[in-house]
Order: sequence, then C-alpha cells, then structure tokens
Amino acid sequence: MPAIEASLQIIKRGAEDVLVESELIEKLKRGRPLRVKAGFDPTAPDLHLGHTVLINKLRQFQELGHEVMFLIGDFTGMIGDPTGKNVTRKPLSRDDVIENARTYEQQIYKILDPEKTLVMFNSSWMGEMSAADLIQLAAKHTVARMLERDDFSKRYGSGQPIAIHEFLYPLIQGYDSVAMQADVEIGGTDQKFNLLVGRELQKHYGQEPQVVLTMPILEGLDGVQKMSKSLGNYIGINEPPNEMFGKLMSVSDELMWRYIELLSFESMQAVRQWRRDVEGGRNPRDIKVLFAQEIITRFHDRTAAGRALADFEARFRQGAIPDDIPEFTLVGGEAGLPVPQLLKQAGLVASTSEAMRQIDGGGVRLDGGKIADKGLVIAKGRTVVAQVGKRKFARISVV
RNA sequence: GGAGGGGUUCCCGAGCGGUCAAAGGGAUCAGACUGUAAAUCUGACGGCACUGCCUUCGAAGGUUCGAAUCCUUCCCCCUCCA
Repeated sequence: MPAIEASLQIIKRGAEDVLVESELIEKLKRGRPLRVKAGFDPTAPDLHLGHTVLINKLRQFQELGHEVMFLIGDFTGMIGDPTGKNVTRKPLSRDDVIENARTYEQQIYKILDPEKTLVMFNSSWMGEMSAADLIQLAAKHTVARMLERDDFSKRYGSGQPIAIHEFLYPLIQGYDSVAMQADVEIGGTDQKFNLLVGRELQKHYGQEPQVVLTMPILEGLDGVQKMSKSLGNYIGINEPPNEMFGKLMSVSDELMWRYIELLSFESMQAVRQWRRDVEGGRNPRDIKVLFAQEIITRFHDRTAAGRALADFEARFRQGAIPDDIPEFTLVGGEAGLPVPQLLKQAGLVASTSEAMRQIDGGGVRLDGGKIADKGLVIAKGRTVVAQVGKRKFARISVV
C-alpha cells in the first residue's frame, strides 16, 4: 500500500470536503483495506458523466487497494415516492431492480475493477426491519436536526410541502452505513447531510463513524443546473461517440474546465499546462477536442474517438451530412407525404405544428437545401435526407 | 378540530364573465454571427386533415348566448390557532 501522504493526496483530489481528515489518516494508518461505500438510486440505470465523478473517485480508492461497496438503494425504490409532484415515479418490482442492477454493473465496470467491487442492496437489511425497529431508528434523530438540512429548511421556510417519509430517507441511508460497517462514504455535496447522519447513527450503534468524502456536483450542459437525465442536460456514458463528441463540444469555455477537473484522468500538471496555453492565446476549442477524445476513448475506444472527430470536422467545417444517420421508411398517401408529417414521423420534430414553425423559421433542409414551402409533398418512391437545425438528421424513403 | 390563503400552459407568474391558446420573465427550439463556446440580435414557443377546427387554466358538475374568470361538491398544498 502506498504511503499515507500519497494516498491522501489522491483521495483529496477534486474532493469538496473530507470529514474528518484526521480520522481518515487514522484509518489509513491501520493499513487494512477500507470499506468504501457509495449509494445509488435503483431507478436510473442510465449513467451519465455526472455519476462518473463519484465512480472515478471509487476507482481511485480501488487503485489504492481499498474495497468498494456499490450500494443500490432498492428498498426506497421499491416503496416508490408517493409525493404528488412525482407521480411518474412508480414503485419498482423485484425484477426491475435486478434488471437495473445488471445494467449498472455493465456500465460501472467501464471504470471500476469488478474484482474489487461489492454490489449490495439495502433491501437485504431494510426488508427485514420491523415497524418497531424503524421507530427505534427514527427515535435516534430529532425534527430540529432534520430541519438543519438545507433543502428541508428552505422548503419549510418558504411553505413548500415536506412529506414525512422524506425525513425517513436520510435515516435509512444512514442506517445502511451501520449495516455495511462503512469506513468511508462518498457522495455528492448535496448528500452531505445524509452522509453525516450515517456518522451519527454509527455512533449510536456503537461503531466508529465513517469518514465522509463529498464530491462536487457536475453541472449539466447548460452550466447551471446539475447534470441529470430528467433535465435533459446530460451526456450518457452509453451514448454513441458522435453524440458524446457533439455534446462535449457544445460545453461552454468556462464549464469545460470544470468538466476537465472532475472527469479527466490527465495529471494536474497537464491540465495546468492547458490553462496556460489558453491564457497564452490557444483556442479553447483545441483543448475541448483533446478532452472529448479522452472521454470517448474511455467509454468506447480510440478508433471511435477519431472517427467522431473526423465526422464532426466534416459536418461543421464543411457542412457535410454525417455518415450514420437514422433511416426511416414511411408510408405516404397517393400523392406522397407532406413534409411536416414526414418530419414528425421521423421523430425530427415533436408535432406537425412544430414542423411548420421550423420551416417558417428556416430550420429545415431537404437534401442540403433550405425549404420554405410548408405544403411541400414528397412523392412516393423518393428518398430524401431531412435535417432540422444543426444536429437532427434522418434519411427517409417514402413508399 | 377551528380560521384564513392558494392550485393557470415546461417553470415562475399575470389574468378574475366576452377583444384568452391566455401578459411578462425564465427555460427551450430555430435563424444570423461563431469555435455546434459565450455574448448579442431575430423569430417561434398546445394539437391537428392549419386562412379553419379541436383540447387546455386541480377534478367533476352547474349558471350563462358566452367561464381560467360566477355557483356547488370533491381532491391537493400552505399559514395561523388548538
């Protein structure tokens, strides 16, 4: 195992907070592998780069010889969230959870070492807890302490509803640490409160409290809100190389540095050099390209990364149509298929109304040429390449 | 248990019998400019068989020639008191 000081440097890289650092040093000094916990929601099996900030950190722990416990919070997922606002969030069945877990494994092992990763489910201990046990657990915390949590106090203060079960979630998450005997728990900064509840509960249950390590939350493509699937501002790690490249290139210059800091495996020295280059007049775009190549190589491979770059250059420097675009065969009437219909059926727009607006706004091209006539009909037997905006393409045959 | 306030289109938020598919802002999309960056400017922003028609203002009924706006019941949220 590497020297304590070196380990500490790696662990702290990019981290927001280490609570409590002296305790971490104590734990490291003992020389045995630490049990490192990180919890994930069972409902979102499509991982995006935001999730990988945490997973990258877990990987670093593994490289230092520690044991990673990847916790899937299926218990709460199976209860579902009865809050009125989230009606879409339906309870998950046992099968859903297992399926999701499998998808998780598939994805996280692009980063983590399967040999050193333990996948766990909190239903295995929470499922056996009785109502009496739960009340006992709830008795270990007070409402006042719960209201210390930032979002609770804000919501309470501004008259937003808080359902009782929301108070239970931090307790359950904290109890997971007890059941898992975690030495370290990693989470986003937004999880800080919950992670600290784990420390409290561990003390109550006679365990040494875990060290809490928080990682910054990665902003989404908009640069403002956190990256999340529901906000649509994410880059999924299973996305095709071209998509990834396009999205990474659309990241703003300021945000780019944030992404590099939290997602790149480049050394700190290399990143510092990039910064100096840009300050000295180098186009930030060049750095973005290098970074995008690294990420695509991580989740696909080097060849795919190269192809994505070449495709990108062709498309946006020379206005060419990309190679692999979705193909559709649509059924038209006697006369053929009106363009708004065609765009809608190919999924390029959400409605024919939108299609018409896009045509009015000059955002629609057929075979590379802008069209202005909303009534245009594509005759049977023709094949056209339709384009809406800069990035949506489809090759459509009308039969 | 009692008293009061409130639920409007993706979000915030105006409207309080006709001129309302509903002001304004944000988000979003498209166009121009670019480095598919930012900023800026322009336009759009419920749906459709689109010069018209259909469905929206918590839900269901009702009054009216006409309702997001008035009435009734129900559901949900918040505040204060207990």
